[in-house]
Amino acid sequence: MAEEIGDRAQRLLKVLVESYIRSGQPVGSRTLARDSGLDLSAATVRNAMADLEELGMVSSPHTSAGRIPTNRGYRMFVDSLLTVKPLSEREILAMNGQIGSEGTGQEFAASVSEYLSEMTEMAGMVMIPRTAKRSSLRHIEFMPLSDRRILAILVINEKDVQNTVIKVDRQYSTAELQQAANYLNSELVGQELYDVRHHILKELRETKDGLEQMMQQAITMAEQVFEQPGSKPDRDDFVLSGQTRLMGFEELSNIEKLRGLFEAFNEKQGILQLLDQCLDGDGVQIFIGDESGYSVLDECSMVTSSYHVDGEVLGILGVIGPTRMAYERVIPIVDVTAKMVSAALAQSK
Amino acid sequence: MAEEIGDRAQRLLKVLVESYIRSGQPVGSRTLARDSGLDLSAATVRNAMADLEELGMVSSPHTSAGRIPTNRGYRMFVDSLLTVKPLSEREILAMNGQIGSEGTGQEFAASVSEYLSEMTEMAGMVMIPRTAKRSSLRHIEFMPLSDRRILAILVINEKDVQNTVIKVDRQYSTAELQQAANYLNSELVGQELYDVRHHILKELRETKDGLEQMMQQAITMAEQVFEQPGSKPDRDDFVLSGQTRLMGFEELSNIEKLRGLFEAFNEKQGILQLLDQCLDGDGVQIFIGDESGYSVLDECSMVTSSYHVDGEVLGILGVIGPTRMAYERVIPIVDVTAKMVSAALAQSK
DNA sequence: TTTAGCACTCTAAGATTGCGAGTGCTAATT
DNA sequence: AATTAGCACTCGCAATCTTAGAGTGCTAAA
Repeated sequence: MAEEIGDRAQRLLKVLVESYIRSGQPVGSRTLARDSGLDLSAATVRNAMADLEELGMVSSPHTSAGRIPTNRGYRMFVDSLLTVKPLSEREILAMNGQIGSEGTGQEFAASVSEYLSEMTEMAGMVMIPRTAKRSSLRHIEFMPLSDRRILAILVINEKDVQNTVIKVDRQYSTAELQQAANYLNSELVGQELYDVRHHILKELRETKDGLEQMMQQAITMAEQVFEQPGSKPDRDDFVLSGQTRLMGFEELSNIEKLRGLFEAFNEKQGILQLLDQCLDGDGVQIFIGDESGYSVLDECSMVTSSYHVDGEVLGILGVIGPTRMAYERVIPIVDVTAKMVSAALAQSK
Repeated sequence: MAEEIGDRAQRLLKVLVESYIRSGQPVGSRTLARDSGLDLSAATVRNAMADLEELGMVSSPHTSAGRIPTNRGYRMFVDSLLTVKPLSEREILAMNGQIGSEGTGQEFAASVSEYLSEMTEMAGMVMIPRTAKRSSLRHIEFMPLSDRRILAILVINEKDVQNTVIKVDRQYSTAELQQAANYLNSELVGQELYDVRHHILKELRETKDGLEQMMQQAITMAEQVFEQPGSKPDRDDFVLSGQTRLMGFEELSNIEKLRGLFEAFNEKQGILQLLDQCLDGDGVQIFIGDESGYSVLDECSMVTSSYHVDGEVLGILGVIGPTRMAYERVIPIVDVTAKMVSAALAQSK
């Protein structure tokens, strides 16, 4: 199956994909022969195309149209044929202006996402996974609500706030809650959320024997607070911008497809799962078409990159657009943006 | 201009609109004559249609198609011709099950919005205007962030939390902020937000002469906190659900229109303004097509109603869908939902 | 291995046609 | 005076056909 692909065939595939990305039209043998710079006749090209078709790299919409790349063809293209063109000085400068580390993490993520969308004219996205280790707890506080519900407020990372409502077995007075919060603050402030969730609470519980009643209850509350958001990927840590730009693309002019896509955007779930997969790899990663196994993304590709500080992955950002996109431009944009974001975060640390 | 419309013409208009809403097809004179139950010939109907056309109530897409209602025709229909059909017992019961007053205000609004969307198969929306008087302050708290920024946390109404970041002239210690918060709490807790914003802070400031430095600064902070969200309608108090359902309608299969609509949904601004206008009127209100002067809503109508407790308007809810919608069904749904929500809120008060 | 040549296929875009639906007008009817 | 029947006419839609163009696959020659 994995037959070798000759240099010439690769060259042809490259030119074909480039041409198709530019024009959106199937590419015929004559055009290809002319544009390839290989001094071949159309007939030879035709033979080569027959081979590529057999390998599943290209296909023709019908007998007498040219060829278009298959997902597999795109894959080979981005993996080994693509020549990216780096951003110009000017563009990088412009980006520097746009991306300031103002406001809360949410706001920052939103501005980056919008930036990506604007630059690529597709949809931009930024994810801050809850598992990001780099968020340390700054303060915790409880407040009684009606009934047996308590509002827990976490301040994270000097910037972000997260509210969680938990339910408890009985009414607690403000004073009691104050006490509980004081205890937890003394134990937990300055710790990484990740550690709190996975180690510290357990340790506390194990040594609880020596503690007062109230402290034990404090631990129980804290467990609720920290467990809850971990179970379901919370929606607030994902920002998507410029979805409507996707409506402009011909390959998505099919209302049914579009609807599926937008429903997926609303759910977020599925897309988040995909992005989770990107957390491991580093550098720019690309999903082409339904490689993801996620059928609504049929005609779409995602280009993503993680961003990090001190070697720790903090999140994923990227864009989503039609499979037929200008990869050689989109890839550096995503790449550089990720680096800029990393730098901005490192600085504001 | 305002010629009288005879009883018969009204009847015909009514049947025409009903028929068009059902079928989506222009209605011809023969059909109309048959369905009207008026024992008229097609020719007579034709004359009547010519009159209605002159009055701007109907129009024909082309010479030899039937007539379709204009926006003005729809307007007359919903204003004086419509016979609503009340919901069945069963449907009301089902609604009761669906609408619980669980969770925060946000969550509640979201569930209502989704309910509306499901019932009508269009998009549902719920708005909680910031000016709602019925929200009383339960607690205020300050927390230092980096730089000179302070996080203010408001707990409102036993249920909702709102975070605001304010900027101050210098660094404050936790103890100082504690003090400021204590003071503000003693003065403000239990008051209505509306009053705080419009009266109380002013009064405090006027009597400030006798106060310590710190208290004065506390007031300044509070002013920032309470003013900020009032200036721009905050986005968090508006929930829209089921937008994608709108993609199913033929009249919105035009990608351009759809895109405009979804962009409007993302901005929210424009729609919020529209909804603001509904705050005054009571009962069910209807915007037809571009009556709103908002061109992206060209082919859409909004059906809204306010909900209230103790005679105070708390917010607006409603649906948005194609102008050609089943008003006789949608109107009671929106109406009853608003009443149920009012009841649920009154109860959980 | 490459190329020229050729028959063949398929689509997209126009042109042509007929049908059905519905109109407006006029003259007859009530 | 209002209503109706009758009729010529208009228009859109769908079906059918045609044509031009693009591109292919195959074969045989270079």
